[in-house]
This record gives sequence, C-alpha cells and structure tokens, in this order.
Amino acid sequence: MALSDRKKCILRAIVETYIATAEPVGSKAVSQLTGLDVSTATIRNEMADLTEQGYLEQPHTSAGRIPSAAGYRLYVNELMDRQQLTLQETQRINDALNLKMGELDRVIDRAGKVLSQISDYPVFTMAAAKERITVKRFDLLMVEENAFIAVVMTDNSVVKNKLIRIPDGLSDPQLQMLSAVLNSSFVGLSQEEMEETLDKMETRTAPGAFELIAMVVEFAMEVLADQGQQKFRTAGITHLLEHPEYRSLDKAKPLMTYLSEESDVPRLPATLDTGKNMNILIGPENVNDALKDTSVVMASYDIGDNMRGIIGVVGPTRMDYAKVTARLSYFADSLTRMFGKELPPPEKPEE
Amino acid sequence: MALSDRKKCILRAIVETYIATAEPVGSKAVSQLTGLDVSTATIRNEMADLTEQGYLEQPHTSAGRIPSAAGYRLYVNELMDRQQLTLQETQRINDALNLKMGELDRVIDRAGKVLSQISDYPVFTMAAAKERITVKRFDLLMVEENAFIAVVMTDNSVVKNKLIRIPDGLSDPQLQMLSAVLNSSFVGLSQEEMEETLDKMETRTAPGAFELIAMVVEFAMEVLADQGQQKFRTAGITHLLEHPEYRSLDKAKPLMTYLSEESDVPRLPATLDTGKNMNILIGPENVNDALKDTSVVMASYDIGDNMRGIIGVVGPTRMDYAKVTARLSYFADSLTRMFGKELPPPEKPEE
DNA sequence: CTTTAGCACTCGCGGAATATGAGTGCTAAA
DNA sequence: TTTAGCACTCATATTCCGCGAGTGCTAAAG
Repeated sequence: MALSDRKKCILRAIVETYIATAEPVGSKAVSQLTGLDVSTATIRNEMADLTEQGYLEQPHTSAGRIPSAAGYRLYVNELMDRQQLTLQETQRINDALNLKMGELDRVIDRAGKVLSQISDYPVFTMAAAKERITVKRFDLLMVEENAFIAVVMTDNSVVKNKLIRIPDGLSDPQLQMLSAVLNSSFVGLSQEEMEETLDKMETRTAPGAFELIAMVVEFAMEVLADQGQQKFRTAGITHLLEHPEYRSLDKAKPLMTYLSEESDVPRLPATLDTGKNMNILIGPENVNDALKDTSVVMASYDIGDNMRGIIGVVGPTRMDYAKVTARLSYFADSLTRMFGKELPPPEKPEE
Repeated sequence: MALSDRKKCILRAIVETYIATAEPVGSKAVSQLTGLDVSTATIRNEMADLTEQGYLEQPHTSAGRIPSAAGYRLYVNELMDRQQLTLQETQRINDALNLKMGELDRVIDRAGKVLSQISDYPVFTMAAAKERITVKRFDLLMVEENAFIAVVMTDNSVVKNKLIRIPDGLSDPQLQMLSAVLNSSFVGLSQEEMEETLDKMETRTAPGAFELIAMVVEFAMEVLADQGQQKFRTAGITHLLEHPEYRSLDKAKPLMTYLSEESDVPRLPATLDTGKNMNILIGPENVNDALKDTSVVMASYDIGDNMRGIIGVVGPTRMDYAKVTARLSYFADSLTRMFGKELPPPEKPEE
C-alpha cells in the first residue's frame, strides 16, 4: 500500500496548501504548485486514487480535495520536513523561560503564553508527579506568640509554607519539640500514610500537642495532594477565533469552554505514547468528544527527577504541523534543560 | 427633567425586556408588560418623548426601542430593585470561598471562577497593595551543605520562600550571621530602599558574604515587586459567546483578547470611585476602547489591612444589572469578611 | 498501459429581486 | 390628553438565478 513518489508529492502539496489557505485544493492548483510536468487530468486521476485510498476527501462533488485524518497522519509521519526556528524566535523563547522568580507554576504559565504567541494556537500545560511524593523535611518558625510559619519541603524540592495561628501561646522549646516529632514521624510518608500515622498518634498524644501536629500535617497533606494533582492550564484560547474553522460560534464555543475550564480532573492526554516525547493526535484520533475536529500536538518534559510536564498545542486538524512541531520540540527541550539543572538553556545564539 | 411615573414605568419595562430578549422593544410589548391601561398609541408618544430625552434609541426607523447608555444609567440608579440570592447560591459562594489552602491567589482565582459561573458573564479580578509593603522578617533554613531556604515574610502577612543553591558550603553559624544581617538591615525597607542599602553595603562587606546577602535580598525584592503589582486575572471569558451581541466574531475577538491577556499593566479601573465600593460603568463610560460597547460592574474589598482587591463582571451593556449587582455585592462582602479575619463568612444559611 | 485533451455535468456561492411584517409617526376624532 | 386608523419605512428572510471552479468520463495519442 506504499504510495508512488508522485502521489506523495501531490498529497503533500494538497496538505500544505490546504493548511495555508483553508480551502479545498483543485487539480489545477496542484499542478502549478508541485512543478510536476503532467497535465491536470493526470493529477485528477491520481487524486481520485488518493481519495479512494482514504487520504483525501471532497466536501462536495464539485470542489477540490481536502486531506482526511489519514492524509494528515501520513503527512506528519513521512512527508513533513522539519522547520528551522529563526534566531528571534529562539531568543524570545529563551528570554521568556529565563524568569527570575523560579516558581514552577509561574514558569510553566509563562511558557504556555509564549508558545501560544509564537505558534498562533492555544496552548495547554499540565504537570504532575511521576511517582508518589513525600515530605523531605519540616521547619517551624515562630513569628509572634500566637502564630508560627510551617515550612514544608517535598522530595521534589518544592517548598511551601503556611502561617498557622494558634489560640494559646507557644514557647520556643515547645516548637522545637513539635518540629522534632514532625521530622521523625512524618518524613518520607505519602499522603495516605500520613493520614494513618496521624490517626494512630491521636490516642497516645496529649490533645493540645496533637492538635498542633495535626494542623501542620494537614497542611503537608494538602501540599502533597496539590503536587500530585494534574494542573491543567491554558493560554491564548482566543487564537482559536483566528482560524476559519471556528468562525461559527457553534464550533468555537464547545472547544473554548472545554479548554478554559481549568478543571482539575486529568483530561487530554489519556493517550500519551510514553515512549516518544512528542505526540500528535489528529482529529478523530482524540478520544475526547470536544476535540474530535481538532488536532493536538504535545510534548512532555522532565521537571527535576520526580515530575513530568506536558505542554501542547491545540488547533484545527488543518494545523501547521511543521511549524508547531518545530517550536514545540524546542520548547520542551528548553524546559527539560531548565528544570534539570538550574542553568539557562545552552547554545544561546549569538546576536 | 424629572420623569413622570408612567415614563419611568415604560423605561423600566423596556430595559428589562431588552435585557432579557436582546431585541428592540415595541410599543405593543410595552403595553402588555407594564399592565398600564393605555393604548399603544399613548405609549408610542411616551416612547417618542423618552427617545428625545436621550433615554432610548432606535436602531432604525421601523423597529422598537432599545435603551441608551443614559437609559441604563437611570435604570441602575433609580429603577432597578435589589435582587435576592437564593439559598443555593449563597451556599455555593460560601463553599467556594471556604478553601483549605489559604493561598491568596488561589482563593481569588476560585472566587472569580465561581462568580463567573453564577452570573454567566466573564469576571476579572485584581489585587494590589494600598501602600508600600516591606519585609517583616527573614528566616534561613539549611537544607544540605550547598543549599538553604530563604523565607521572607512581608508586613501584609504573605510568606514566600525560595530554595537558594550555593556553590561553596555554609556552616550553621555563618547562616545565623547572615540571617542577623538581613534582619537588622533590610527589615522595614521598601523595594527601592533595599536596592540602595544593598549598594551601600557592597563596598564594605566581604565579597563572599555579600553575594549571599544579595541573593536573598534580590529574592525579597522580587516578592515585594510581585506583591505590589496589580495582578489581573480573568475567568469564564467564554461566557461572552453566549450573548448575541458577541455572536459576530469581529465583536467578540477584541474583547476576549483584551480580557485574556493577563498582562501586568494596571488596566480597567482607572476610574474606580473610591468612595463607593460598588461601581457600574456603562458602555461609553468606559475609558478603554475595547470596552466601549460593554459594561463593567465591579466591587472592591479589603485583603487584610494593606491590600485591596477588585472583582468585576464584564458583559454587554444589556447586562442583567440587577442579578449581577446582587451577586457581586454578596461576593465582595464575603471576601472582605474572609480576609479580614481568618474566619469563614458568617451567617451561613441553614439548609 | 499511461497520459492528455475535450466536454458535459455538478453544485456551492453570491447577488438581485421580492415578500413579509413589526413597528412607527401622523392625523383626526373622542 | 388619549385613542383609533392608516400609510409608510425598512431590516430580515426567502427565493431565484447565473457564474464558475472543479470534477469524472471518454476517446484519442504517446
């Protein structure tokens, strides 16, 4: 079922001009674009073949052809050639990622925003722990007599804190004590294990002390829960409106709503090929109904050792795959590099 | 220029049915809705008067009337009656605000989302410090030989931390020393003052120690900058698409883009009447071009003593002001109460 | 067997023409 | 001051028609 070179050439021309124009491509246009030295009739024959084989579709009897999902698939797998980023673009990406305040969420957010801007499509991001996370250490800092700060550091190097108010005062030694208990009993435990340990502890600890322990541990559990959760965020959803396929609101609304509901349920990438680190899902290949007519290009990257992030681009099936994949893979690489070591991405282009 | 009761009644009927239907209201409809015992001809006369006085407009000669900006203004000022929230709604709001993890940003985000859901309009939120913020105290926690956590607490009780890596090891006494310097020299300073102090310090401090100080102080300055900044966030922008005035993408796109660009420049509320805590801006009353055809209803609330938040609803001039104001004011009150004391909002309705 | 020219046919799209009807303003009578 | 009557306006929906891009088929040519 291998296609002749000529067929491939024709298919490629059709995909690319359809990506550019969003309008069905006719035999005449193909003949001009390919530079193939054959007449339009020949091309029509080939196109009829391609249609029969399922790579092309006709919207109606008398119009040009548009690529089918299979057509796009063949294109991205074999026909598409890798695009090169311009210097400005790499510069821009590097600048964007080179944020001062190294808060994870913020960097990811920013990354999404920039990718959306340079690709002209909406972008989503997710991040989640690969395995269970545990608390690495607790620190307690006295602030006033009736409040202290609990600092929790997890084994993926995230540090969170919370101001905890206490009705009765607390002496410094008491705080030391509390800290010792926490560090000896709750380090290295998962969220569930913490819950259990806390339960067991309740009966054989003085109520006053237990209450304090519980407050800190509950905070720690929230931190772990929060870290383990898939955080789904989007950027640039309005880019959708720039593409003719979403000019009618009936098409645009469901997708936009889907994307902008930053619900916490894990969503999109039920189907992420874990082997590859770049995935393309074309139209009907998406499981989710809201995405049936759209394509998703996504890449995963590592955040330190224990977390994995996903960043993806959403667009019509007629998406500029070459452009998007080039930008996306650069992004994913930069992010991995950035989170792997605390260094700015290397090979910063000169000038 | 006071309007007769009958005129007011007619105006009110027109505003409300136009809000409900989004279509020009004719004399016949008014006659039925008001229950006024006069003929349509009389109403036509009155409507002609109201048009002349600038409260109504005709899209074209032979169509019903729609309210002008002045008409809406009169309506919200005098004619509109306060709507009551249902028990479910108050419940929902309370639940939403009663979050565990008390991170400011997150609570505000959540609030925006819920308000958007119950009002069916996009919502924006902002928060900024009223006056200058300073650091209240520094804490440093050793993690390993080559890293420590800097904890910065500001005078508006925000606590942030950062993991700082250091090339050469650091002993515990050295850390104590560092902490002492920070707490004695940088507490109570604004961002600019910190910068100055740091500059002065550079010449008369050992380079190694200075570098460490600088790293922590820079982090503190970022925290202050971040706190002082207006953080503009939106939720539920897709609700716009539900309203017929934004059915054409030409209308919807600019506004949506405007709203979804969470740029950090202070934006919307250049015109916030500081006296009142609830503001309504109708169509052309908005300074910003992107908002010329939309109305903004916003309320401000206090976050602790030193910060002020703004939460607002954006919609077409034909917005359901009664509904929105009721929900918004409840929200603003709840938020103030919530941030004022560390208590859940009172008067939680029973079942 | 492949390619090409020729040709009739299909069908979506855009513009003009037309019909519709809600709503108005005016006038004259109550 | 209110009301009934009426001619008039004009945005919207509907229909109709012609255009033209593009197709598939056939038959001849390479």
